[in-house]
Amino acid sequence: MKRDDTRSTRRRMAPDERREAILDAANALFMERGWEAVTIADVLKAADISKGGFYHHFSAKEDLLTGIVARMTEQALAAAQAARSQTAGDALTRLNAFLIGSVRWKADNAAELWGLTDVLTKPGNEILYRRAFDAMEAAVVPVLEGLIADGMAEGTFDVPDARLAAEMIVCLSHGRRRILDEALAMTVSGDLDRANDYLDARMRAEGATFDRLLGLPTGSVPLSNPQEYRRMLTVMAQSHDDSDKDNDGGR
Amino acid sequence: MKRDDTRSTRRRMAPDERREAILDAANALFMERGWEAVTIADVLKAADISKGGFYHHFSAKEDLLTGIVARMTEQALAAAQAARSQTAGDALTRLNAFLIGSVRWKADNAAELWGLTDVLTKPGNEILYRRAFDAMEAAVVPVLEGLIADGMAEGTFDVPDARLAAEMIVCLSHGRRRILDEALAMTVSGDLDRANDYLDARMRAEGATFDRLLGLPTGSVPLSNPQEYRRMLTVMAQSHDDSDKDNDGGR
DNA sequence: ACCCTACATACCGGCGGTCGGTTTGCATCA
DNA sequence: TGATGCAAACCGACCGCCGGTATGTAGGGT
Repeated sequence: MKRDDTRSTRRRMAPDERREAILDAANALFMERGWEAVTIADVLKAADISKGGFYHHFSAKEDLLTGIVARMTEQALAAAQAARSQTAGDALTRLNAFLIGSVRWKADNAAELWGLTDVLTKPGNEILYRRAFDAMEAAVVPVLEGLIADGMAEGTFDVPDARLAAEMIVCLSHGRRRILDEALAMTVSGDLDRANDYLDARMRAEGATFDRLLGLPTGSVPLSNPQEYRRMLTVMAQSHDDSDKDNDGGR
Repeated sequence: MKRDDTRSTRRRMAPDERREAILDAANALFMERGWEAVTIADVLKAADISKGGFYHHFSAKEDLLTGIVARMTEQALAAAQAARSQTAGDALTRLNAFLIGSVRWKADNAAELWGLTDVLTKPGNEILYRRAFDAMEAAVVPVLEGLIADGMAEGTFDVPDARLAAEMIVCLSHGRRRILDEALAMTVSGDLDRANDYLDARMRAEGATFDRLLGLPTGSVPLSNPQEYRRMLTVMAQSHDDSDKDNDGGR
């Protein structure tokens, strides 16, 4: 069987390189259209590789997921580790640094992050969402747990169960999505001030909840940060408008 | 086109009746094998109906999910409403009644409930899991939120944000699954006492967390209940052994 | 007698995945 | 340096099956 002469210029690549290239293409497609809507054929086209080539590197479509999530986890873990070892001081200081660091990071990457969760919460993407969140949680919970355990050892925190407290802190971000949704709706309809107040109120409530959870005096974990939120909401609203303009449906 | 004479005896049924029958069959299959592993053809066989018949009542496979989740939600909502209106007294009393009622209910239905979450957390069932949990949350959160708002009004509770507190309480049940898993492992390996202690410790910690969350003195929400947990673990271990014996894999 | 609708069957496009074959870089020789 | 062998990267036709549709039929209510 002769190879077609009209073949596009296709390099032979090192396994790792090819794997990454395929993963990149797949990742982009999934983010754009969602897990179920993207077929292997789509990935093949985007990565410019044949079916045989693809299945030489990946055992199944699910394998793409594993790879993508693994990369995400690495990133998240690295970020978390960096944040942990960055600041010195007592446990509360370090926790606050960790939290405001994560808020700042989210504000900096608001556009992509919002696009990500937007895709992840679309119907048909439950698998992606679940895996990504599980990975994130698995990366963050130990860091927080360690931080809290430190705080208990040095007497800063007073907590019934470090693991439980860590899980609850992470768990708060679940519900935050809805609040962010509502705040974004207010923003795009022009009422940025109200959106900002709404978000800030939620974050203040979260901060107060943290205080109680960790056995600290009220105000120890200040999560209020209106300027940062304002910046984040503006960026999100901007990217929202952008994605509204090219809603062709893809394919 | 003539109808096959060797047709099995098939009644013509009222739409609702048929819908329920299909839903029943599908539900059983999904619980047994998981969402992705069950094909429409399987459902057709189990419900003894043709493809045309099926698609007369349901528009797609996803529609089965919607139906099943709707039924679950109805049940959950009814149970929650019943629990809410059952007891009188101040908010704390009612909250405690609600919580121990739900524990008792879970202990009573431990076997089925465990089988359910076991299926729901299997890979390939993320969609089912997500929808079921969302529905459960949507049913329970408002009840808790109302309860907490009542408590704030009458001065029993002191909480930054009722909605947030309600979400956190529900959120705790996420992580409980893992603890239950570990406790079950201890139980089946013979160490029921240790498993019971482990579970009870977690529940005490959860109770203490509730106290803080709601601004109550420690010990106000006592979640320790070793006898009930012992009963639950025994039943779960039993059903675990049972399901181990017939692990043919289906199909 | 009519008709609406509950139901049946044949069929379709496309999906994820397989398989036998072909190319290509590279180590190993003369 | 060039010929040779070989593993692995890569190809694309093909397969089985799944969710979904099109079209035809029967049967109870009026």
